[in-house]
Amino acid sequence: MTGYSVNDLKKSSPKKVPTQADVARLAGVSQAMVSYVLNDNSNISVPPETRQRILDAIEELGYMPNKVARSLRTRKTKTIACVVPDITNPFHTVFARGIQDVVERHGYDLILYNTDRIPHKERASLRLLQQGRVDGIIMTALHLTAEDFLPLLRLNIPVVVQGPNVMPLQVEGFPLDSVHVNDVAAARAAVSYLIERGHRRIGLIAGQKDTPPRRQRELGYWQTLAEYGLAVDEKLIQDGDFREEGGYQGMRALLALSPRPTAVFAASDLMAVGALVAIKEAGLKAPDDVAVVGFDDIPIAKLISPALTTIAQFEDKLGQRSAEMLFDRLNGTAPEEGRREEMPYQLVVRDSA
Amino acid sequence: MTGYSVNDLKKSSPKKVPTQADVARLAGVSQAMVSYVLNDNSNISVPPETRQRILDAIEELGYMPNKVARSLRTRKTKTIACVVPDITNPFHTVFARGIQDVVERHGYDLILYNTDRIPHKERASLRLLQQGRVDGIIMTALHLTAEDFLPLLRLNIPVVVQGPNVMPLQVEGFPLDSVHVNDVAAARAAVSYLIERGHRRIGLIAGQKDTPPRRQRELGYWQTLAEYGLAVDEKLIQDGDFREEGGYQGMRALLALSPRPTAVFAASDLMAVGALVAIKEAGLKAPDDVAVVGFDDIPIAKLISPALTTIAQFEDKLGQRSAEMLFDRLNGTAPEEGRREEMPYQLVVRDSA
DNA sequence: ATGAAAGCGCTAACAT
DNA sequence: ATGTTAGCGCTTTCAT
Repeated sequence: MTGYSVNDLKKSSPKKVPTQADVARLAGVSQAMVSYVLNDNSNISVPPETRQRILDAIEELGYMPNKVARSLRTRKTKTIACVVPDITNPFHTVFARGIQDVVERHGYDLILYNTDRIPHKERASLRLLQQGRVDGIIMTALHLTAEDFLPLLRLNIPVVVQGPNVMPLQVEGFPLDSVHVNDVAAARAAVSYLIERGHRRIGLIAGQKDTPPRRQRELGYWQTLAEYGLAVDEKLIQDGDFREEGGYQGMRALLALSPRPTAVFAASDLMAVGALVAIKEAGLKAPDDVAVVGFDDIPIAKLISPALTTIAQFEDKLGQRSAEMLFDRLNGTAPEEGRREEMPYQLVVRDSA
Repeated sequence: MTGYSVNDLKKSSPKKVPTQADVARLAGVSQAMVSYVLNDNSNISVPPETRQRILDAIEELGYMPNKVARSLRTRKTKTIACVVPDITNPFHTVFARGIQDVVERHGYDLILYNTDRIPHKERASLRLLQQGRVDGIIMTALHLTAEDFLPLLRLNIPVVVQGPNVMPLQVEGFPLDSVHVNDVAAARAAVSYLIERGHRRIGLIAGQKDTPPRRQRELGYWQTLAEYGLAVDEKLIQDGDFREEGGYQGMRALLALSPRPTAVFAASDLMAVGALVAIKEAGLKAPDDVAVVGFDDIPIAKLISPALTTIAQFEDKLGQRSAEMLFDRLNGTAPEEGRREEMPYQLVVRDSA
């Protein structure tokens, strides 16, 4: 790291990147020695004096080991991939942030992929990750089934899935781990709460069609209404995209009904936020005119007004736990069969319902 | 991709990953041929019949090229790194999303690093990226100077920096590109607006100390007050961390003053949101008791209540443009000297001021 | 049109 | 204690 300067840069034609061989030459040792001190190989004892010569040479040349070459040789990349549907959704970034904590602690790198909730991008990301660039994968998949993961697992690349597994992701003896909260139960908690508060006409803004969280949370909605002997009016069920816009549109549609619902369960906080905007825009008030319960408890939930009553998922914990499960597999300390861990949720009552 | 099944997985011991050599053997050709068809090498014409045999073999084995080996050989990774201070801040994720758009269009992968705004993590990420794993870097740096980027640039790894460069990031002849908005001018627009609306006692929630955006925005604040002949009361200047919590604490401190400010400029929307919470908690109303202007125009800015008056930065455009500048360099179509592009900002007036 | 062979930078088994 | 050597899987001359 000595004496870099701008002039340095200007003159020097594209500098050759120093390699281990260069270091070895300068230090007057064999290339293997350099590798030994670099990796603190405990089988080999390098005398302190030689070691220092090598370290000096490394310093002088500004040598950095080439990770690509190292990975090719060791067949380990020390890198984990996290694949999420939407990097601009706080739920997913907080999840990723939780993963980062434990990945860093293990000395691994984390790389992030974004699939935009698009089926072919989900598949494409998996194909990419088959190319030997990561040691393991943590994925929030919306459109995949067990078969999609088989190629990876055959290559011994462990995968942890985040989310409800209504699709046959887990099969007997399938070494695929997952973390999830019980979406059905969580949705029931949300809807029960509304019913207990006296609401009888409850809308649902359900989230993107044909995705597991959507299905599970809608199922919870149906179950709860049935349980309380309430009829389901399908007009009260709106799609959505899990994002603000979907919640806004869904709420507008619900408000156009007559009679309109007195309460709404939105299957994500982002949609709940959009719904609150629509309510305000219509000159109405939450929770007085329409009560709203969300899902996720993202950071802004407590900050908006009215503060959002919602189902907390503890996404940072979800991320941490999924990473731990992944490292269990990488370290060979996981049971052969896939584990399916259920994580806690919690109804957080604030002001919107 | 034929006939994967769970049983398949269970029996088969850790399957050997098929290589080009395996494909070649099965197709009865030399390994080079496989590489030719894989890369559509135009100098070489492979007869359709041979080509098909190879494709069949690839299919049958489920062969995927090993990206690590390919990178080692070609010295290209087809991967771009984006380094951001805080992956849970919408400003940065929308920025990253903009980058992803153009990176994908170029057939590259994007990997994301998170530095938590910590100096040593910023430096560490750069060191990581010196290890030959990416072809280029787009970074939002809070604590780095030109010297930090020299090793990368010497290795011919192009870097685009996002943000105001009060630090000597750009030097004559230094091939480092950057995009930024004029933070000083933007801050002046925000503060002028408040003054024009009659405010005379204006607080500043300034953001993390010793960072360029903080300094620039604070400078704009000072300049504007001076311009209007208003004295600066340093007690009206609060630090913050660019996050909700910092804005909340900053606002509480400001509200404890007497007389308290009638308006506040928060150097990020996240802090503005926190400030609004503090205002509400104190039983006050924005904008009547305290007006608030934010900075960034993140997606929730328009959704909270009161909707946030703020400075829009168009972070998706920032991301796209920085990626384009990077590819200019990768394609050799960039001027030798670093470009320093200023992007537009805009005062967006909503309800909070 | 196809094949043989070198080598990208590194690690690890083996030899000295 | 240190050196020699053989690849990891791929692309790319250069021969044939």
